[in-house]
Amino acid sequence: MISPHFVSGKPALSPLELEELARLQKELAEKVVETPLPQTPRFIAGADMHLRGERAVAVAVCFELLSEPTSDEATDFLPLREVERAIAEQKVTFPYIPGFLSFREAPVIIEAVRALEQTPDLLVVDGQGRAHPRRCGLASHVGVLLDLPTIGAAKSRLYGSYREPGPNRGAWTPLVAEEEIIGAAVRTRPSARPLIVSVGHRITLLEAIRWVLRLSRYRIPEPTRWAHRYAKAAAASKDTGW
DNA sequence: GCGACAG
DNA sequence: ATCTTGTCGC
Repeated sequence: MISPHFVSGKPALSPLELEELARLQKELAEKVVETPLPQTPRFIAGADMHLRGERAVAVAVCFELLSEPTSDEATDFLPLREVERAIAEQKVTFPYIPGFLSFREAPVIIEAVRALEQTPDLLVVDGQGRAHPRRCGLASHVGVLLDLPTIGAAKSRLYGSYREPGPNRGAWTPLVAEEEIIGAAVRTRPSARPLIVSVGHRITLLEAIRWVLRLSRYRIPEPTRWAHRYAKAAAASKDTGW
């Protein structure tokens, strides 16, 4: 006899359970603080998770900024030096449900970031921050629980609408939902799809946009680009160390 | 009822 | 995201 909550071996969530989780997201969203960074960040980290069957491997990579922005508005790429890497591994149980990604990815990602010896001044996460139906995407979820300045830099849009930004690097347009600017579509690389940038926690949208540009040589910002590469490699290899 | 839908 | 090679376009 198959329980209605188990379809093809995968646990499904009841509408009531999802409502409860949605309430939790709204509570977390109220804790998101949108204020300027206290100072130019020196240590900047990126975190990402990779799946290998049931195994979830998350990597946090911390970089040191080798030069500071020449001005507040400057968006040129700034050189970075990798200083540390941390890994975490967990068994994933929560299914992927659009709008509820954080319940699947946040636990391992948080564990990886906590494993860093050097606490970063800024964290970049591959996913939405406030650009979410309840203003609590993965980056905000992680940012609030870790209480770190965090940016959400997603490869595609989950919620809201935007006009296509101009073709040049640095061009951006606001992402709007419910009469509110919840993020921005940012051209990090000429003629490449824009990145969806939003406030995760303890940063302003304008700062988030500028930092994403300063951290991007290619379409994906270096911190998450490397976190993704390392997580993929770690998930592929048998053991946890490297 | 019909799409849309982070990773 | 994952299962997967080479290939076309900027």
